[in-house]
Amino acid sequence: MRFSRSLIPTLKEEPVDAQVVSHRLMLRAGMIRSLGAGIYTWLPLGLRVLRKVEKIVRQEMDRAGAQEVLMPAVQPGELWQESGRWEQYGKELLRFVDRHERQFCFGPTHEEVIADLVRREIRSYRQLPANFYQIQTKFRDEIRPRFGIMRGREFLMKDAYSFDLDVTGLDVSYQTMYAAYQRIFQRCGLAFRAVEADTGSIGGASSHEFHVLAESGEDVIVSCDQCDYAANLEKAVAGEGATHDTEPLLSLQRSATPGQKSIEAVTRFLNITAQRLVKSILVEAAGQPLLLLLRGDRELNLIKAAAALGVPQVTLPDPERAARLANVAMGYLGPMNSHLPILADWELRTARNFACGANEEGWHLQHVNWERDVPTPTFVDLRNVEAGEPCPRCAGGHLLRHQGIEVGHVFKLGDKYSQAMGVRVLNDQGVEQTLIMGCYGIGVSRIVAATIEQHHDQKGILWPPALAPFHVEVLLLNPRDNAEGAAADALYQQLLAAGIEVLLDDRDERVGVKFKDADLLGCPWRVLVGGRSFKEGVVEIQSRDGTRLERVAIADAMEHIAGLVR
RNA sequence: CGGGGUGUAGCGCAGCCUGGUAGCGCAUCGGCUUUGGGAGCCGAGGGCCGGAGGUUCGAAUCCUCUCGCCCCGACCA
Repeated sequence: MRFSRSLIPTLKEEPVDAQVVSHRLMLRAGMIRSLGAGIYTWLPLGLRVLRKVEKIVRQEMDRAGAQEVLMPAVQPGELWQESGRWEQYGKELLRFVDRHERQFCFGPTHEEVIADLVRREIRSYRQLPANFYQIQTKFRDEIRPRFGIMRGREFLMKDAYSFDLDVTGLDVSYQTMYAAYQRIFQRCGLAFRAVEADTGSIGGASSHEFHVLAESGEDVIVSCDQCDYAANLEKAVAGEGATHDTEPLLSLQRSATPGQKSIEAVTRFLNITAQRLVKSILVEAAGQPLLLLLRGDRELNLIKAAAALGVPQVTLPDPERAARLANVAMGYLGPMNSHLPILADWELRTARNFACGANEEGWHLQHVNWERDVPTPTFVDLRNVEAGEPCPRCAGGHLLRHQGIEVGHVFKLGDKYSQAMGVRVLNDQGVEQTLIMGCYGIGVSRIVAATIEQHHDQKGILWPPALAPFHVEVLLLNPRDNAEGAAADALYQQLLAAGIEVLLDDRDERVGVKFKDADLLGCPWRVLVGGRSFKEGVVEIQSRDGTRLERVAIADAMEHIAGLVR
């Protein structure tokens, strides 16, 4: 491609609205332009990268035995009513009506459509197992789109759906996809981690997420420094920590704590550690208020709470509402003599002589003990794990926390959709049997952004070779010099003929501009044709990461570059 | 959806308080010079000041309403 004939609108200035590196660099490198909140046009350079990701994904899905299809982006509302998700999905589902007033939505995912296809077309167990995938534009009307391509509303996704006769078959399909995902992210040149994940609203038995490790990641993932345990923070659990259950029971004490409402204030005022103080958090689950108890220094995990209570969602009411439901000022909530149902974090089962709110404004209690003072509640895991806690799987391991960008997700769905939508085949006994589904997503466009988050420096992008828009960029230093121009052009043609993807910067610009833009675009190799080296009959070949710089005779340049690129 | 901010040339911004010819930098176009890390000089084009109402002799500026975008909190590839 010739730079002078291409739309690669690079920006010298930092885009003010872009908050993360990938968004800034994608705008500056002329890869994308915004059309509205969370929707983007992919310009030629960006599209080349997107296509490379697609190609890798497609190859590995095909290799894993999945069959490519392309389903409609626009889906009838009826299908969603059948699965029950028309009501469940909420505002994220973009809905509209056609001229006949029939309901439609723009697909955020395709379980219904594929289930409908399979129930019509697959009749026999002999056609199983089957796995269908597509690479398609999805739309999710995100509450707050941000970070450019990382969290757009419209995005490109690969979604695959497996169908098996039983859960044993599903296990095999799942493992096959899991392995394919590892290959995909490896081939993209990404540092990533597969983690155990919460199954969330889609429901189902088991689930793993694939995260690209990057500081700007919105997700927190936890892993063990010794074994291969890794999980999303929403799901991660810690091993047993130290307990203090040998302490003698002290007698209950009421302490005045006027105006002391926060954990920090109360611990300072009473001169106790936050581990000693039990905090009581009022939440609502399915419209019912209840108290959750946690050690003072821990973070509540609402997803775990929802899972423990068996409700879809647990919410934190605003302070006024909470005070009204609890019948006591915020800051003084406690389990003793509370009229509310109580659920306590697992860690508190060995707590002794702890402090907590007295359910009376201006008072806390100390040396509280289970059974004697408060009926022993149910203990379940309710909190986020912290870095440094013991690993739940191995002896001696400790947990680390990292930031990650979720780029893939594999799910064992079970029969949730196949049951609701009647996806059945005849088994070898001639009996109808409901199929077991798995679903597997990859954020294709998000991979592009995540790659940049992981591979950039002050000057611009450093593409992993597999995803680079071009293998090599040839810089023609003096386009008005006929000899240099001819040499650059000849090299460009040779490279093209050798099947090497090359961008020729033949613009009538000063060298400084070309260097800056080449840094920004981030092709792995850069070749300088012209200037002082040209007079010596050589071209300079530089790696974008600055680790290699070679001078090669012009006549040998093509062969040499081909060797580097392969 | 709640809270905060912001819409003026392709991009980044000033002007608004205190109403009176719409400006600056970059980019674009033409010319000359320059040419190994975002050039210099000369000249030129480009604006329904987000939109609609209102106040006023007169509105980018004041008032009301609206729409877009961005940022902070609950979801997801």
